[in-house]
Order: sequence, then C-alpha cells, then structure tokens
Amino acid sequence: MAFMTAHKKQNQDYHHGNLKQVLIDTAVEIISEMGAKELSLRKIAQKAGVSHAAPYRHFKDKNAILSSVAKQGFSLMLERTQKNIAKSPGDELDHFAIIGLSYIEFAIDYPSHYRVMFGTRMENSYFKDEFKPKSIPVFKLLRDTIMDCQEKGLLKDGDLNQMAMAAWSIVHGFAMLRIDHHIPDKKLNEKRLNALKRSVVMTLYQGLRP
Amino acid sequence: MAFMTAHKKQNQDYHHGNLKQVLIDTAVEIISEMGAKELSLRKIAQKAGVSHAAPYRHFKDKNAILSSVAKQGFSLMLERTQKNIAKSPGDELDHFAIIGLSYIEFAIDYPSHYRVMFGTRMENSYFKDEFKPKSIPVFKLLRDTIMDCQEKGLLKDGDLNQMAMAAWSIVHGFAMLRIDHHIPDKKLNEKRLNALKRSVVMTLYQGLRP
DNA sequence: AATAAAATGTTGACAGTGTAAACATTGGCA
DNA sequence: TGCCAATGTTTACACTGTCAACATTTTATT
Repeated sequence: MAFMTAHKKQNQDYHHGNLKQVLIDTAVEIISEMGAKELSLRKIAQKAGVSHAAPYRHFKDKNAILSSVAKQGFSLMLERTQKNIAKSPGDELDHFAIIGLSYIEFAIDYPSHYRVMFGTRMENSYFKDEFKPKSIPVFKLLRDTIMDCQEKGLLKDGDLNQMAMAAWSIVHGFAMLRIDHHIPDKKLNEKRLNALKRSVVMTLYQGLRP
Repeated sequence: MAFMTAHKKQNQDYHHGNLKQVLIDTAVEIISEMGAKELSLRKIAQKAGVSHAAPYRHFKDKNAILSSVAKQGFSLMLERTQKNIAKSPGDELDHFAIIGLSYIEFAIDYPSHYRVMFGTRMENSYFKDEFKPKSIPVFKLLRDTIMDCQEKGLLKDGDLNQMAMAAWSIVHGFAMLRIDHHIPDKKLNEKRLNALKRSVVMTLYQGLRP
C-alpha cells in the first residue's frame, strides 16, 4: 500500500509525527463548531483519526491541550497587534487606540482561542503561573504605550496600573459580551459593529485624556 | 418516628416541599466552593440529601437549574442597585456612577451567580430569550439614567446604545477579570481593590462627559 | 372516609466523559 | 540486525446527564 503514503495526513496509522499540532488544531475546530462546552478529549481524538487515549502521549491531560490553545492565541494576538501598529504612521496615542481595537478584533476573529485564554481561572487551573498579565507580551506593550503617552502629555498623569486596568477592562468586557452573544446579533451588521467598537475604544480614550 | 418531624429540613424523606429552592441554593454553594466547572447534578442531589434523579421532578435539565440561579441573580442585582441609589442624595450623574459601582460589587459578592448570568450563550443555551439586555430591569435602569444625564447636560449627547455598551463593557470587563482571577490577588487588599474599582468607573465617567 | 389521581422521590440503566494501566507497534540507533 | 524509546491501542474504572420504570406521598373526588 505504498501508494497511500502519497498524501501525508490520511493513512499514517502510527507515529504520524505531528499529532500534537493536529490535536491542538482539532480542538480549536471543535470549539468553533460546537462551543467550548462540547469539547471532549475523545471527540478530538476521533476527529483526528486516532484512538481516544492517544492524546495522552502528547499532553498530560485535557487542560494541557487547552493551555496550548491559549499559548498559540497569545502569540497570534501579539503578532496581529504589532502588525497593525507597524502599519500605522500615527503617534503613540494612535498606537494606544490601535492596541485596543486590535484586541477586540482578535477576540472576535478567534473567539475559541480567546475564550480559552481568558476563561475562568480556578485553583486547579491549567494556567499555573504561565499566563499572568505581567508575563504576557501584549500587556507589556499596552503598559509601555500608556507610559509613552503619559511622558508626551498625550494621556493623563494617573496611576499606570489603574489606567491599564481600565483599558483592559473595557476591551475585555466588550469582547466577552460580543463573543458570548450578550449583544444581540440581530441588526448588528459589520458596519454597525465597527462603529460600536470604535465608540467603545473612543470612550476609553476620552476617559484617559489629560 | 413522629418525633423526627420536629425539625423540618432534616428527615423528611419524601416530598419535602421546597426541594426546588433547596436545589438552587445548593447549586450556588457548590459553584462557590468548587467552581462552576465542578458542578454536577448528582453532587447537587447528594448534597441536598436526595436521590440523583430527584431534581428532574423540578427542573427539565441541568441548564434549567442554572437558569434559575441566573434569574435569582438578576433579581438580587437590581435590588442592591436600587437600594444603593436610594441611599444617595446625589444627582443623576452620581446615580450613573453608583450603578457602575453596584454592578461591580454585585459581581464580586456573588461571583457564582454572576458567572452563570453572564457565561457563554450558545445556540442550545438555557437562556432562550429570557435574559436579553432589553428585558433585564438593571439595563433599563442604566439606559434611563444615561438619558436623564444627557437631558440635563451631565453626559455628552452621543448615541445612547453606544454609550450604554461602553458602560456595560467596562464594568463587565472589570468584574469578569476580577472574579476569574486574571487580576493577581496578591497584594490587592480591600483598600486597593476599592481604589481600582473607583478608578475604572471614573475613567468611564470621564469618557462620557460632554 | 375511601379511593383515584397527581405530584414527588427512588432505582436501575445507558451512552458519553477523563484518565490510568497494560499491551502493541513503529522508527531510529547501537 | 536487534534493542529500546516513542508513539498508538485496548481495556477498565469512576463519574456525568438523562431517561424509563417503579414506589410513595399528597391532594382531589366521590
């Protein structure tokens, strides 16, 4: 059956080499299609064409897979934000707004990732100390940008932590409300959604001006 | 064994009459102690001292119990907010700030309720159309208050929906980040938490001024 | 008061879940 | 080649939500 090895992912019964990444991707797919609540290890395994216990060779437990999804999410988010900033010729204040908009847009474009990234943390969490704000590059970027704006007098001279928290709160809140469907979907076309997004970020912006 | 009927809740094996409310309360307890993820129908039943299928006489399914928890939560939230407003001699703008603070404080004081109230909505949600913003009194109160402030020139003359969304976003975001432990608990004593809360609401406040 | 009906609670069953242990197969290295 | 570590499978167990069949208790009807 050598001819079957022509296409890679289909019929390599054993040791197909990149199962780890396949499982992560499959998890994301399932969350997208059926919601995080429906995600099960066995569904992941089945959809990946592998026995239900195979994932345990690559992940300690189910949470470990979710943790990987989150890690990939933070990476995507940073990348996108930096790209958007690089595209903009504006000053630091513009960058501040771009960070907020990028944050919201990432959440809307990758809701599965986002929900895993910012879901409830319990004591027995799969996010030991890995994903605390201080160790997440995107948050460092936010803080630095606020500081830059403060130094140039573009934002008010308040407590940095408090200002960063206000910023994080408003974009996180909007993103969560949106992807969890608390904002009615009806009659909210792309144009209106964009206006709403901008309005929310502008409120923040205005709230932190000198 | 007639003497056993002296105390009510203990030994009425059958038909104890208020099982429905007992189950709701037990659900809240379990969520508080072990997190929403750990909540199971069978644990509820066991803790309530009843067989594992008994809840089905009072609730269609597990989600129906959660729905009841949410309903009770909205009720508590409205009550508390109204009480806080009644206590305040201030003007509409003060009321606006009080609504925001009350919202955050409710979420922090009743995190189990709050998580159920504002958790992810899926298509197969237990919240059919019951808990849409428009039909929730607290949100009506928020909108009305913003309108009053606008009429008196206390808040800017923007789109009401957009302004309400900005307000909701920031308090929801902060509340969620807090109860889901994304804001590091360490070194955040009550005093600092209060300052943070106020700062967040004040940012919103400032962002919506004329 | 006797009895039928409705409400409420229990038992047993089933499919699906996460996870661990025992077993099987493969690929690479000596 | 032959061994061994890596990878995948099978089997098993306790737990979950839910349903159907059965048991008991309360309420309504005669």
